[in-house]
Amino acid sequence: MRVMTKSDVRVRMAPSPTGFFHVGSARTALYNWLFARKNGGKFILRVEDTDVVRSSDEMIEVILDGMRWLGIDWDEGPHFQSARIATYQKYVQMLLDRGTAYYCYCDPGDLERERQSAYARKEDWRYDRRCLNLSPAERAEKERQQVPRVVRFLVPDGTVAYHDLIHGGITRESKDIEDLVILRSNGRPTYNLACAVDDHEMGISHVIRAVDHITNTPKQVLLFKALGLPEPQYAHLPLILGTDKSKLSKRHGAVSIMDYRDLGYLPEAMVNYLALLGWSPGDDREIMSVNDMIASFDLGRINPSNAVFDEHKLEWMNGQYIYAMSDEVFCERLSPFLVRFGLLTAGEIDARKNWLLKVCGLVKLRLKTLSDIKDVAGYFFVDDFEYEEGGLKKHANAETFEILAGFLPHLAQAADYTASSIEESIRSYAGQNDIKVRQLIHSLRMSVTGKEGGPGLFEVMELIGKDKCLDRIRRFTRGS
RNA sequence: GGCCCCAUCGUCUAGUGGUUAGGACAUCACUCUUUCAAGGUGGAGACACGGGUUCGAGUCCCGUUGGGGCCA
Repeated sequence: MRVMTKSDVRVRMAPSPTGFFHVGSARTALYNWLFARKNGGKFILRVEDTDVVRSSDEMIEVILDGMRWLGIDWDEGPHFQSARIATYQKYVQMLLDRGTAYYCYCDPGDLERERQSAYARKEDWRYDRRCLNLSPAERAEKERQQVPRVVRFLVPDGTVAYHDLIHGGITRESKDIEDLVILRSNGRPTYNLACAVDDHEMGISHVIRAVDHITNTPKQVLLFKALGLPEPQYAHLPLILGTDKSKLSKRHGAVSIMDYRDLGYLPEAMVNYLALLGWSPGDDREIMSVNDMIASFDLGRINPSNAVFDEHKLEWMNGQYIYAMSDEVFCERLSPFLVRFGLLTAGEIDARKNWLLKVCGLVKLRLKTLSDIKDVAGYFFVDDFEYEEGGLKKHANAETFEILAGFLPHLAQAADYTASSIEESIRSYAGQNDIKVRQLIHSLRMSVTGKEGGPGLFEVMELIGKDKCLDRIRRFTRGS
């Protein structure tokens, strides 16, 4: 019998608190989470806030809320880098002691100007190690004057190589890497140092992050080697692009997970869509449950090329999820939107539950997002809806008004106002008066809902109710 | 400017040397329906280019082009 060992897979998501939860970050979180769940490992949350000046509590909350909304749970954390400054300094000191790091007294502004002017001349620029070569006297003088100093990592000669789980072998010449700053003059670590230290201290086995960090990885590998620490494995995810093929950002419109929540997307649809943006299970499945995703997830099946975020497909998928929900669940999910749009109050939602359930049953199929309810079916809830222009052209004329006016008393006599009695009323009146049924139906739909299309008219009229229907028909024929 | 990554329909993708290059979204037509939507059926639509390697290349190698990213 085999001894059960707990998985040593430990992954993390390390957002920096920018104040919103980008869909790309969400996908990174999702892939890390799927990988952890697939392998029985741990998913850790770490906040990279060493660079952030302002208090980040709310900013972190945004990310945590987004994760909760998506149903991505974490096993450890969130750990805050800002609380671990002393740890980073300890590691920096180790590098200093080993002679693989050195103090640099250069003015950051000066360096930046040198860099910019080099770029302007279309030349490359790299720090020239001038402070590494300071004489003891020069160094002593800088110290005496208390010139602000940073710590730079002394990049060793040679080639850095590592194996990326998605991209394969990545190599970089260390002559192309400048001596990076690892500790700022204010005593705070820079990204690469803090990241490497934390990945080690937190026992991270696989670093799964976006490909815009792929150029940092050789630096981190070098740091691990200089510290004599084992390196984690790496997997760099492709980027999510906007329709113009550049990295998806705020200027592309909705890019925050919470924007999509507010737009009426379902978390399960979002997760499904994001899972398939860059990864595929290897067969033709599109709609997949989270469990299916976990069962099939494989880093090796991630497509290395960047992917355009296609809102059309997301919409389609969301519609699929909406339609698959029971009326009860749909009703529950829809409720906040009804309230927000002023369609119903919370009290009315409770009081008219059965009625609302029936409305839900009729409109569910027609919504792509929950917020569509306002435009697609607002007439169930409010009287002051707009009439569609095309329909007005077809039906707002004397002939139609006459037909409707003639039908009005007939409808008023309908004994019980149910879909079937309404249908009976419409069909009999049309038959007796030599009017096409469909003509009457279309005119009625326009007058009662303001729309040219929608759910079956008889059911719609039943749910709107007799009095309101009669009022709306009168109002329409009066042209007001 | 340097370095790195990427390259199959408009978009997301399957394909791991031999396929009529498959699926999904979007799109077009038809169908169903009181209408819209959904559904069903069908159509159009891709291997960036040029060299190799090989009996044979979307698949392997090199180059070009194009796109993207990073450079406290």
